[in-house]
Amino acid sequence: MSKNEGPRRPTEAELSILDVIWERGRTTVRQVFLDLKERQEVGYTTVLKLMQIMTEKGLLERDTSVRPQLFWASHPRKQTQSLLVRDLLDRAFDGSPGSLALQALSLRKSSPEELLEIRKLLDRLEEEQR
Amino acid sequence: MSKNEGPRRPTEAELSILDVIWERGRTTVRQVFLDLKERQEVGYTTVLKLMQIMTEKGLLERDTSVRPQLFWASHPRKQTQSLLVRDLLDRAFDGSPGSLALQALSLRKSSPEELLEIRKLLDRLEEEQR
DNA sequence: GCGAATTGACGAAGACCTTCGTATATTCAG
DNA sequence: CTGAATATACGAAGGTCTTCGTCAATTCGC
Repeated sequence: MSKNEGPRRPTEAELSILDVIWERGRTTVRQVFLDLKERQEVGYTTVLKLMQIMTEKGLLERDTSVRPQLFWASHPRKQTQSLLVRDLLDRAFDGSPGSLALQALSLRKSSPEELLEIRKLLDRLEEEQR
Repeated sequence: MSKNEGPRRPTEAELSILDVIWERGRTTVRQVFLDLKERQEVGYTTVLKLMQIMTEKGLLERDTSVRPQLFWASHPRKQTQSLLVRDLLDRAFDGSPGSLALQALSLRKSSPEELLEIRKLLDRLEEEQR
């Protein structure tokens, strides 16, 4: 029995790396480092080390047969977001999705497209409730 | 210049304590301990120590003039939730509130009241966009 | 008042997170 | 081929989070 119980919640630094990788798809340490450096102070070996640990944890996969090695995310962005939302829901919103949604929407402006999509989702949800 | 830059994000254990305190209002370490123990394995001194640290951090306030001491939350639940949502937005949703709202709503069932409230918010938001 | 129970302060251990220096391996230009 | 640049591995330091044991202070029951 190992301690593999599905994907864990990425830490803060891990998430910023995932952000780059989700954007780029298969990519190298150097590329992640370059992208990241534009937003924050960070060293090359720091990024490397993190990506190695993330690979151990199962957050990333890599191909060691090429040089430089290629890394990619084990789980798609949506799935990880879903995990994070579920987590926040349980920890701070008493499990109430509506409450979280309200907070999110009133915090910042959304695009008209998104608002429309949410409206459609609401229609579907209310339909089910009947 | 101290490092007081407004309220910080509570950690996991801190949030579970805040949950109890938001529910109860002014309360004692023992009461928090008792409530918490129903959900998770936890020791009395552990809760005490956490609450002491949280007080130092400014997450809690306390009245030391009574015995046992009384603790209460420095910030209301909504405000902390708002902080957490903003945080998640920036870290994993590229700042898009609509995207987060969609995730939350499709994850679990919401009450009809909440759905209605969201619909009203949508109306208001779309009104503004004109 | 006195012993027992409760409360509170404190230090420290162990886990994890993050960063970085250094050593080794590989690749590339010339 | 050889030196320079790049890539990879690894260990360890410093920080925070979480838990807990211990001891002192206070309160309570009788």
